[in-house]
Amino acid sequence: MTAATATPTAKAETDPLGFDFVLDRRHPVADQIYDSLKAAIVQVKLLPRTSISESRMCRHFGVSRTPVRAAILRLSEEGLIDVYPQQGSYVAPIRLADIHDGHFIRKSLELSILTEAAARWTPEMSRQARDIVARGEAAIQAGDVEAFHVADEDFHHAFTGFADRPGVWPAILQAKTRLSRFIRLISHIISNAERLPVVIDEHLAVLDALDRGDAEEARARLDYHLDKIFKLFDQVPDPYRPYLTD
Amino acid sequence: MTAATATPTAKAETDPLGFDFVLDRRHPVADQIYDSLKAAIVQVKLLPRTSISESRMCRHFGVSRTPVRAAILRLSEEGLIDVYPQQGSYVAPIRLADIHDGHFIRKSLELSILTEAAARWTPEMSRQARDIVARGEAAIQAGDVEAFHVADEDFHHAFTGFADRPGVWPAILQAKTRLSRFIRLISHIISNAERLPVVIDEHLAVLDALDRGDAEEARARLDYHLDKIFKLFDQVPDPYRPYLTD
DNA sequence: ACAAGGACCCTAGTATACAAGAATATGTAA
DNA sequence: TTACATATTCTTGTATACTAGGGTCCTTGT
Repeated sequence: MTAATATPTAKAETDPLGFDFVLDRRHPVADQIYDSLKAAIVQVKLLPRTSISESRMCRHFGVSRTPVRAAILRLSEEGLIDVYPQQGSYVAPIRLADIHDGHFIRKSLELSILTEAAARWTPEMSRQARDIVARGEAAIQAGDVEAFHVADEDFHHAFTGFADRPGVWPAILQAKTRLSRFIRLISHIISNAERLPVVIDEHLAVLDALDRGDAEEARARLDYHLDKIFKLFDQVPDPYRPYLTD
Repeated sequence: MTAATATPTAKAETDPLGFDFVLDRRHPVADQIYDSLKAAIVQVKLLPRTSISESRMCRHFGVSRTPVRAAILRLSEEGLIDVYPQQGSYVAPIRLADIHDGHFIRKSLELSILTEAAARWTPEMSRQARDIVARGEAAIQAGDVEAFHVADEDFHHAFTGFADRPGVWPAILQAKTRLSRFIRLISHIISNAERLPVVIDEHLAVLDALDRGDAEEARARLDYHLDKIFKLFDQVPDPYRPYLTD
């Protein structure tokens, strides 16, 4: 995300916000702060309703308010931060309506993409997709949850390439981001050991159907896979309900 | 868009940019500039590849660079403005890839919405939709192209309400914005007298199918209606080609 | 004439200072 | 103790100054 390989000119002080960062003044600072904040929010390292004071962020990152404001502005448009003028900015609560809408959008787009991908499916595509699934399995074995999420995203991303619609991915990603925080929150709470391998199986089921040339079955499998998110609702313990809202 | 009814505290000087504005200092200036610029770009009053110098915009709007930058930042994320650091910012060209992607996204989402709306279709919905179509017809009679576009957008907007998915509309709108500039450019060139009434007929065809309870026919009608944009490609005269790109 | 170098002006990115509204704390009077 | 008025201190919004890089054009040297 941030340019970890570059020479850092500023380093985190003690970290009261729960996420670290490395600034590289050779690249636009606003972008790096945006990436850093977004990652922290999506991974629920910054909890919903957490105050995001511009001045505190300045001290935290060691920069002026200008790039911090630019980052917050971008995040507020994505619905990840709520800005109340003259009052404060806060990490947006995880809205159930957002989850429903994001799910609807994602499902509609991914199913459309899948249909086009199925129409031009090749063994090479199958090989690439299975490689990605294998990476996800390896991540589970290694206990690297973050790597698993990356592989999961890559899997869904790959189909936009297969369908020759790369420009559609950003729209899917935007919808998915709304769901991601909820999934990450669950991951913080519930054992991944039982949930993650199921994801792998469902991914493989889609690929198997595609390899058999059964597009309709593939659609049904993906539909089932995506709908599973709603089963997670029941698993949110009461202490975490305050992070959610209608 | 801007608060036209409020007491203006700043007014346009001579207008070299081709669009006017009224600033109301009681509301956030950045938002007003964003609205003003976006409207000018979408309506192709600001032509693609037009230079958007921050300092010129400052003088134009009579404000400092800060709110202008905020507006440009937002527009750059929507793909309406391209920012080249240390070089300049320009109204983005109308990219063919954007049109294809925007069309794909819009079609997928609107068809999904239509399916859900059809499942809960009521005479009241039909009445509301036909009222909107009537507004579009009246706009054509009055020669008010802008009012027609508003009614057209309202028509498509209404279905997200019928499907009880209001949160999906912003996503559709975002995809539609990419197409809008192309359609507006066409509107500047080609006679609307023959094209606009066809739109009305196609809208009514969708409603007729829904009233008959034929959801599949309604989907086919909407699909046909949305695909029509590609027929406009052939109608772009050569002198306007420079505004388009791959 | 032509090429290399430099001064200058343009651009966007960043830092800092100021303004205005909202919440809270505090002090005072009943 | 309670109610109200006020002052302080937060917050974000805006204005201005400064930095650094890119482009142009003019000058200068060959």
